[in-house]
Amino acid sequence: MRLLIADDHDLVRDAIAALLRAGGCDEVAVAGTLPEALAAVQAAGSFDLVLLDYDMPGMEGIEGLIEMKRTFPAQAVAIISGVARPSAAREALDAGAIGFVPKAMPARSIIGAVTLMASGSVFAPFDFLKQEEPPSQGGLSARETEVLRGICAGRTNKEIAREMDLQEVTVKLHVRTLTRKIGARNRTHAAMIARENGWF
Amino acid sequence: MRLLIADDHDLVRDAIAALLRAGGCDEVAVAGTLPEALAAVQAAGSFDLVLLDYDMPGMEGIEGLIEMKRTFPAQAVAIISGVARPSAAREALDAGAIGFVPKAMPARSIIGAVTLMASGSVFAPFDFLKQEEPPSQGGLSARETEVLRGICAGRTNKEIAREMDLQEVTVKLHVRTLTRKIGARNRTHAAMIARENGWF
DNA sequence: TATTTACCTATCCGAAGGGATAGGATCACG
DNA sequence: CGTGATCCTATCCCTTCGGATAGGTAAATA
Repeated sequence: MRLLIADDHDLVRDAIAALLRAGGCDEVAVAGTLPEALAAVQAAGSFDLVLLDYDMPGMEGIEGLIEMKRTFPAQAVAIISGVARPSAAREALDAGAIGFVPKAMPARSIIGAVTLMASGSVFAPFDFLKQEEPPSQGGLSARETEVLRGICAGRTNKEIAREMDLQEVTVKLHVRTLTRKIGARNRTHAAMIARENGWF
Repeated sequence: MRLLIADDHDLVRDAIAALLRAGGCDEVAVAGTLPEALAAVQAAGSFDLVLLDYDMPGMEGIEGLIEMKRTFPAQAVAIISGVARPSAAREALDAGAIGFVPKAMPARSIIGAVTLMASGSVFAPFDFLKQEEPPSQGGLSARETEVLRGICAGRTNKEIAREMDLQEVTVKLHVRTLTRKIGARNRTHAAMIARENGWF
């Protein structure tokens, strides 16, 4: 079995690579960035499986996966991550990933997961995916979440209103209610809270 | 050599543990949280070295290290981290850590680093420590940095002025210049930029 | 000494944020 | 069918922010 594992932390990457080699993977190549990973696939022709870290130079979340699937549509690619939320996993699978491996997964499961994905089956821990998002965002409604996303991008109420096709007053209402809900003092504080909890 | 490695990501933790075992460590215990690590030290009496992840339930940055050193003053404790900045490493060493291991370190260096620390020598990669903070904050002055810290806490200009013993107008001046310097559209954007770069 | 840099204060202004209150529309659920 | 939740709009009001402009001090430096 021929693998490529890409993670920007040398220690973590090489440790997992060693674990896979010990588990019976014939060839485990490594990369530290998305461009390196792309070059490695180009050079090798293809791998049985490519593991991409969700937080790595060049990835920008799910964008890196999309880029790799666009460049090498037939390549089996999985995402590995320590911080991503269930929604990110679902997005990755929707974008064509063959699997999603949380770093919190037991080490003894990795060999099985990798073998499964290399053979063409989709792998994703059920108990991870079934975690719902709502509780993680303090019970914000869909609109409020959208507005909060705009706040985090540093946009003004007027700009948010334009892009959501709403009146500015409506945005202000959402801002007021959402800051109350999450216990923020103002929009800046709300943005920081959203950040700290990794909502976006 | 008897080690304890604590990291909340099972996969990473066990992979590194396997790497260390392969490197000749007789006994490598593991823990997934700070309380677990404390309990493990309590149960074992002591280890030649304890590796604590900087981002782990119960750690709160450097606080977890301080707690362990307070509970077991004689225990050699090192910090391992994937995201921490040089200043955090210096703080850790000041707080009594026997070393600081960035996860970006080459895997082949870990055995040597661990052996070194277990034998009582302080270990910290020189090229990591020597990275200076100033350039990371876009050339902000001391006052501007203080104001930015206040913004990130969600405080208003008036509140920042009070706690810094300044006039509100002065704070506004600093806000204006610092947002320009870091290329932010407004205070909220500035706070997000500071967060993304891990300035606080 | 002159210049630069960081720092502090002031006034004035328009734009944006934050809050109260009130009302209407839609949809799901009991 | 009523009730509640969510969402949208509206009008007033006051606070805060962001910016322009115009000063001043102190310390380091050329």
